[in-house]
Amino acid sequence: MKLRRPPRPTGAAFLLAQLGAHAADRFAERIEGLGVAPRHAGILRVVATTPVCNQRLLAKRLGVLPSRMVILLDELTEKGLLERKRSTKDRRHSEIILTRRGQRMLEKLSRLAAEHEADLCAALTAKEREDLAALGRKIVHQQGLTPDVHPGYRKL
Amino acid sequence: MKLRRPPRPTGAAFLLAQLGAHAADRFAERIEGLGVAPRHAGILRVVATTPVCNQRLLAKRLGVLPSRMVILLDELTEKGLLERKRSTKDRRHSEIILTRRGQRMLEKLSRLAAEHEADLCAALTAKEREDLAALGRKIVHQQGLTPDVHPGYRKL
DNA sequence: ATGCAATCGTTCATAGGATGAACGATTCAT
DNA sequence: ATGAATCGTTCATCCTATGAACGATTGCAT
Repeated sequence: MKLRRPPRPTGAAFLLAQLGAHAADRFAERIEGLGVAPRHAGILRVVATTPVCNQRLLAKRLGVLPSRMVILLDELTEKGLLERKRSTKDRRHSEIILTRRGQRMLEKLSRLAAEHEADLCAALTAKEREDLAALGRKIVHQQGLTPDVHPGYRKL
Repeated sequence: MKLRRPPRPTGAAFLLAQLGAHAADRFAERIEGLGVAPRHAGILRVVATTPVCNQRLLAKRLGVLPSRMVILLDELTEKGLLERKRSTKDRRHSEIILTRRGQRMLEKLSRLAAEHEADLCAALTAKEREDLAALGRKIVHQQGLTPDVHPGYRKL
C-alpha cells in the first residue's frame, strides 16, 4: 500500500492515544486467562486501597454509572473475589470488601502488570522509562486526572 | 475519601493507558461540533494519504470489520465528505475519494488537533514534548504498530 | 469456453456495553 | 410525622462489535 507522508510528524497527543489503546488491549489479553477483565481489575484495585467503600463511591471514582457498577460487582461476587456486606448502621449502604481470593487475584494482577510494563517498554532503557513516566505524571497532574485511575478500558 | 497509597508508583504502561483514554475523550469532545466523530476523522486521514483506496484496505488498516466500515462510509458519504466511485476496471472495487468538502473538513480537524495537542501538553516545555514524542515513537516502532493509525477511539 | 474459487461490498442477526429513568428500602431534616 | 434525600437495583433503549451469509464480479484451471 503506497502512502503519501502525512504533512507533519506525529504529535504527542496522537501517540498517547495510540499507545494507550495498544497498552489497554495488550493488558486485557494478558489477564484474560485469569477470568477477569481490565474493568474488574480496576475495581479490585480501588477496593483494596479504599478502606470504607460503597458502590456509589466506586462508581463515581471509576467513572461508571451506578447501574453498571451493580453488574460488575455481581460478576466479581460470583467469582468469589469480593463481598457485599450490608452496613448495620445505615442499611442503605453495602460495604465492599475483598475476599482472600480477591487479594490473591490482585497479587496475580500485579505481577502480570509488571510483565506487561516490561514488554511494552522493551524499547526503552530504565532511565528512559522513568523519564516517560515523569512526563506522563506531569500531564496527569496538570490535566486534573485522578492518579491510579483511568476510565474506559475497552473490551471485555 | 481516604486512600491507602498503592504499593508502587504508577508505571509507564498504566500512565499511557490513562492518558491515552483521556486524550481520546478530549479530542472527541473538541471535534464534536464539526459533526464528525474520531473514527470518521481517522478514516478521512487515511483516505487522504492513500492514493488508491478501497473499503477492504481501509477496514484492515483501521482495524475495523468490513461490515462496520460500510456503515461508517455511509455516514461520511451522507455528509458529503467523500464519495464511492465504482472502479471501471474491476467493478467489485469502489474507490474512495475525498470531496472538496472532505478536504476542508480535514483541514479543520488538523487545526483542532493542534489545539488539542497544545492543551494536553500544557504542562510540558517544547523540549519535553519532543522528548515525550520521541519516546512514544520508539515504543510504537518496537511494538510493531502502524504509524499514524490507531484502533479503537472510544465513544460516538 | 466453462466451471470453480476468491474477492469485494453489503445485509442481516446477535450479543454486549452505555446511558438514563424510575423504584423500593432506608435514613435524615424539619 | 411527613417529605426530601440517599443507596442499591431493575428496566428499557440506544449504539457498537462481531461474524455469518449473500450477490456481483473477476481470476484461474482445466
